[in-house]
Amino acid sequence: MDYQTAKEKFITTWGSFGSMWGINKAMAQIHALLFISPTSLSMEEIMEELQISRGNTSMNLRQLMDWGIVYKEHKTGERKEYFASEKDVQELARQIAKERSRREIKPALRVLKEVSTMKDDGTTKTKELIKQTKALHELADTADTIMNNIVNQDQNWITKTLVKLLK
Amino acid sequence: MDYQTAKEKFITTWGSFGSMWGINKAMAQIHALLFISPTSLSMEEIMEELQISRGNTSMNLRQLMDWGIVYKEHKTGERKEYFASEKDVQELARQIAKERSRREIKPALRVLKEVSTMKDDGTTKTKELIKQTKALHELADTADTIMNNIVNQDQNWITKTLVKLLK
DNA sequence: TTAAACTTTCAATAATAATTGAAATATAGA
DNA sequence: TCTATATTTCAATTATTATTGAAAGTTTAA
Repeated sequence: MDYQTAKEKFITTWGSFGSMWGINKAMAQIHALLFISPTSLSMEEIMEELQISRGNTSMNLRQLMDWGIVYKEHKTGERKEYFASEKDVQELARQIAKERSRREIKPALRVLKEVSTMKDDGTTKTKELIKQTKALHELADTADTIMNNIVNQDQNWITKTLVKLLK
Repeated sequence: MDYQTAKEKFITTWGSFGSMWGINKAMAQIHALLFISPTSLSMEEIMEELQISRGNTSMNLRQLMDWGIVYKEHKTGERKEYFASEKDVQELARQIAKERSRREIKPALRVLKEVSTMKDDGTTKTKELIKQTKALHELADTADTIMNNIVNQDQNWITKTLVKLLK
């Protein structure tokens, strides 16, 4: 497989993989492109490479920066802005886990808490609602805790330990 | 908060939570409804409760059954089919993790493997592509392993241990 | 075997989400 | 300040995905 083919394969795959997780194709592809690029790229270069419009590029770069996984770089003597991805996968995972927790898990936990602590009126259906939402809250809370902690381990010794333990 | 409000809140929240994860609203809402229902429900009842069409209900029930988290039930002396959700959250998590791994993670791993083992032509960009996809493959593989194992623990002792260890 | 009760399928339609492109805005150097 | 260069915004458009509903298919019991 030559470079061009491999690169396109990775970018395309990453793009459709993103869609499965509620991330739009352009955003995922821009990230993929920057992730494997040895140098930072200008907006022009990104547009050209992925064949997408200026507006699209600008909006999705912003989102990637909001997620904290893409950074702006200024080259001295250059007017243009350049963009680079977080290259360390450990840090990438940490950042994504953190943001997903903040944006998605935490709000869901709040609702589960609210519903599961409603007043029990004694009916079967209320009891079931409370029981099930409580169980779900507990599970989600545990999963969130584990995820964030694993991903935040300093030198990921725990990950290595776990893998050995579980494999 | 009264039963009706709490129920609607849960179903609505679960619905939009689903959308964030590439699961359509109707599918997530049907699951939510069955998950908190003390009894199994017929298609009519689901349609009525969620105000969705017969076709939509049928298709999404099928998908939920494909995911292995909703089951058909036959009541004796009844012509209609009834549907019930997996009620045990541990089993629910196990099933979802298993399916996501099979449908999403594994195919992505295959591509990452393929790209990261391409022939190194010595150029900087090829080296970077190989290095980054290799790192991503390793991370995703580890995450997948940990996830599946944790969720598959017999009595979830390890989860409890981990929570204590990490909290 | 027939017919009623029920479920599935799928082309058409509706709803939602992504993308474009040009105008508005910002910025840095002359 | 002025101008050229670069970026952002956002209404309009296009693409994608979900939903409907009626026809076709299936099942069961008389």
